[in-house]
Amino acid sequence: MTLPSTYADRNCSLARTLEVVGERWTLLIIRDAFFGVRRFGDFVAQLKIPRAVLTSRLKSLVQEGVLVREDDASGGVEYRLTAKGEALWPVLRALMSWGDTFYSPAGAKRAFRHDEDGGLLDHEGRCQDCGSTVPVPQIRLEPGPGFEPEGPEGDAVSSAINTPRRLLQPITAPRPIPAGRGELS
Amino acid sequence: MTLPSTYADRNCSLARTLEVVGERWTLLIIRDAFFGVRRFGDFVAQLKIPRAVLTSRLKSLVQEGVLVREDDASGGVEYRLTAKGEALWPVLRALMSWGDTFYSPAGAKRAFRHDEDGGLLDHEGRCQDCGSTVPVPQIRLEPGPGFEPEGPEGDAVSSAINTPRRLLQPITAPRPIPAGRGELS
DNA sequence: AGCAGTAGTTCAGTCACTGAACCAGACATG
DNA sequence: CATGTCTGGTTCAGTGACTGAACTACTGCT
Repeated sequence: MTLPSTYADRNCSLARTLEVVGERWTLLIIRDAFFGVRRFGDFVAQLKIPRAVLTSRLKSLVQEGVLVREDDASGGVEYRLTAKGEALWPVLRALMSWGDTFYSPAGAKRAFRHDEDGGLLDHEGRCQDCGSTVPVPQIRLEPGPGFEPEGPEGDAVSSAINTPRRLLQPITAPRPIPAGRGELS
Repeated sequence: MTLPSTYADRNCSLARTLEVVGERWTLLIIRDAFFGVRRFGDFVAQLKIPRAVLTSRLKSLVQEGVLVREDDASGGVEYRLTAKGEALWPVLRALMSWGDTFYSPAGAKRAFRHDEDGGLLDHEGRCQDCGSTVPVPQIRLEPGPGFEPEGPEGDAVSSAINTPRRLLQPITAPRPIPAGRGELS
């Protein structure tokens, strides 16, 4: 967003935060990261974001410590949320919740559950069964009542995202597996 | 933000929400609205936003039902949050809270209290005294421990914002009062 | 060598934002 | 009525950001 970098109001943490996550695409990238997307190509496929923009956003998110970039076992590159990045979960939850409330008459497009006991989470992220605030890695994501199934052409990454699974759990798109890649022959 | 208007992922309420509040400046305008700013000129002065951009953002926020535009008693124009706009408070709180956590080592730049009983609000917006989730109009805003006072040149609108007061309470910048404007002679 | 997959870079075209100047209506004053 | 001020805008040239498509570079397989 780069409001002129010398914020008009340096007493506003909102402006400071928007410097980091307020640019176009940035929060969608972070959302995908929560949903398990880790690879450059998967972000491109899932978001249809121009590659140059993705490069730039990933770079600045890494610089800000929201993501880490690391080489994975198979020689590829992975982008993962740091603790600082995971701390953005309440932001995403609030944004999604507002959108569900005002733009999804049939109900939330995605539901979140406490994976340990199956309890639904309220919009403050609390488990309605056990009452605790559920840590991000224990949240299970699944299609909600307002979910609209897409055409049958869904790509691998999308359908992985739309299947019940825990947040942060890496999406393993069908990709040559380095160790045992011969299992299909 | 206008992601190509046909969202890559129409099942994401996040994308839908960002269509409405994701553009540059928009959330800062809404923050100011929560803090009591209502007039075109005050937004310009407080945010140092280009007037053309402000015009465009106000127009689309009104169109989306986040703000209402109405003529006030003295013939001026006022922009006010609707209920839909007030529902964005958790979003702002989450963004500010994240910024405070990671970019304000001396503590939150602004503190929020339950004006009825003086209790501090936690980052979920609950009063630590009475335990209730405090409705927006009952929240009192005041400088927090991380607040950095500005130079003495602070304009009227800023100093009003930085003085303890309730959210949504209109800022009355020193402005010719239609009835008795002669008080300075 | 040839091929495919991944993670980028480059580049022309378009669009949005910036900052400063200008405009118009309402009201007041002389 | 002419003048000035306040407010809420609009206009416009210059700059920067985003878009989409093509291209590059590195890796590993066959």
